Amino acid sequence: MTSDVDGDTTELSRPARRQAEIAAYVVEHGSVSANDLVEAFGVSVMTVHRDLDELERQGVVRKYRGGVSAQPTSVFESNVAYRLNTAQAEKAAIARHARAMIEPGMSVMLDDSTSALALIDLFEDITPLTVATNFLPAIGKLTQLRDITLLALGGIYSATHDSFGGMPCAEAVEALHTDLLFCSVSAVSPTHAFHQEEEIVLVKRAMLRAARTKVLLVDHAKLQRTALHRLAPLSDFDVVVVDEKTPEDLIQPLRDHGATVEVAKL
Amino acid sequence: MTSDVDGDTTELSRPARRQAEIAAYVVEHGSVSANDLVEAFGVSVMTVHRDLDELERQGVVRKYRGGVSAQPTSVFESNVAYRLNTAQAEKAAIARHARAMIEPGMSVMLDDSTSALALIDLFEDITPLTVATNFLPAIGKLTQLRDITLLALGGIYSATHDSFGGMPCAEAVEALHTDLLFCSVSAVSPTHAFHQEEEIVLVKRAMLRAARTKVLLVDHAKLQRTALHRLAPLSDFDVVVVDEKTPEDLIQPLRDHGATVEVAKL
DNA sequence: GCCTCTTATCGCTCCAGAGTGTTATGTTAT
DNA sequence: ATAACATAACACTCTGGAGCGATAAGAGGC
Repeated sequence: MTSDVDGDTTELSRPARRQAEIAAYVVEHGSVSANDLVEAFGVSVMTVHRDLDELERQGVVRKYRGGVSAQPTSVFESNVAYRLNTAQAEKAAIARHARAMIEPGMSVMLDDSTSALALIDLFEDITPLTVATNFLPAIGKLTQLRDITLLALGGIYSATHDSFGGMPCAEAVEALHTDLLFCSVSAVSPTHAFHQEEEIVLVKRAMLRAARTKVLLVDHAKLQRTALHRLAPLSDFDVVVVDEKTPEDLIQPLRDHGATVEVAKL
Repeated sequence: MTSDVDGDTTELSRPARRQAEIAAYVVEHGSVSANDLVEAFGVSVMTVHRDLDELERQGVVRKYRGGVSAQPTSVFESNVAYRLNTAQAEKAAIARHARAMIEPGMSVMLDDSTSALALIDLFEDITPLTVATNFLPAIGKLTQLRDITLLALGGIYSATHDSFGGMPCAEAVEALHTDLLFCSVSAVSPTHAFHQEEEIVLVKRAMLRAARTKVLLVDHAKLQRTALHRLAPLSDFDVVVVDEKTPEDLIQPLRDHGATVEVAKL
């Protein structure tokens, strides 16, 4: 991620992709030297260092003389560049499905998820719209659209997520009440939604309190994963949207526990 | 302004400059047709329309079938693209002067002024720093810097200013207290600072309450102008920084009324 | 219905800036 | 001191996308 604010939903620039790969490599090996990476990726030392600087800025690795070491895995998984790589087609399908829930004139809240980004690309024809978000790439996109009232949710900037968070953000959220909330999480069990990071959970919880209809966007990869912090029971969401590739035997348990699950057609 | 978030402090792209010129042209003539502009600027109809769309998005003109009409002058004067054109060298000098007031570790608040943008370019060597701002181009720049804690002040997005405002923003400001505030206004009399727009005044007033040391950045053009709303007496500011091109006989009255005026060397 | 104005779509040009390597200089361990 | 590592500075390439116009399709006035 070279942090383009009106970022492209789908494709990653070459260096960004390499940085994501390097991050994965470092996470896997725990700790490697710059020269290792030079060999593994076939680029110059200088470029490796530049990539590592960027990854360090994002909090994914820690540099020390002679190499780098990985930070807790949770950080890596939260990394925007990494997430952008994942399940793009599915996210687009989920976005199309979610779009149908929005009517002109509504107020919509979006969290700092790549699924939300995909959704914004479909806003053009549902105007006017009021949109609140704490996600910088989303803000960048929304400023370019007409007939959208953009309500930016400020807060402390996190380079890892490319979004704003912390108490200031939670307070900004609490001052609102929107018709809709679209949000995503890093893991979903049959009964609950989970996320790795405490502060993110704080903001998302605030968002859940601040919307009338709450929609959880889940691509199938999320269903087989787990994460540290329990965000909320699935019953807190009015709808859970999953993609078509989700195995039926993963969907049924959610329904058994009372969740309203909708499947987005590709 | 094609709204680049990590916008260049100094230079304007060709279309952005032309758009600013078209805006001026429209403001002067009150109301013109697309074809008039085709002749006046030597570009195709299509391009004229695209420019006008952008200007309308920014709230500077109103399109109707057959032409465009100007909006209140205040909007034009607030227009970011227009402001970026003005007094670039002076702003750089003022920024260098302001920079000397900042020590590593401080917390700094910046308003949505182009002077603030110039200041950010000098932050690299004064880290660590906590910076709060509601100005989107500033936010874009700051996210790229290391060792800066960025506190984005959210609110309702204004395409004219490319910044966030309104009550949500004022509330976000009120939750803070910073060591320093650098801000600018559109006009300065010997006794007071002025601004054209009510809502902007609201946010700036909140900022004034939320900082210990308040610095007003003024290039000399501001001293010969007036604006509708009285923002605050100059005595509310701890320092007023003006550029070297400011005539002495404009500075003296400020001092006579008790302001601490410092002159930035080019 | 006709004419005028507006918008959509496509393709062309062109250039700023991303991306990278090389070489030179700085820094830190031992 | 010296070798290994890190950064700074510079120069080169190359592409992605901004910017613009021509043409065609669409919308609105009269």
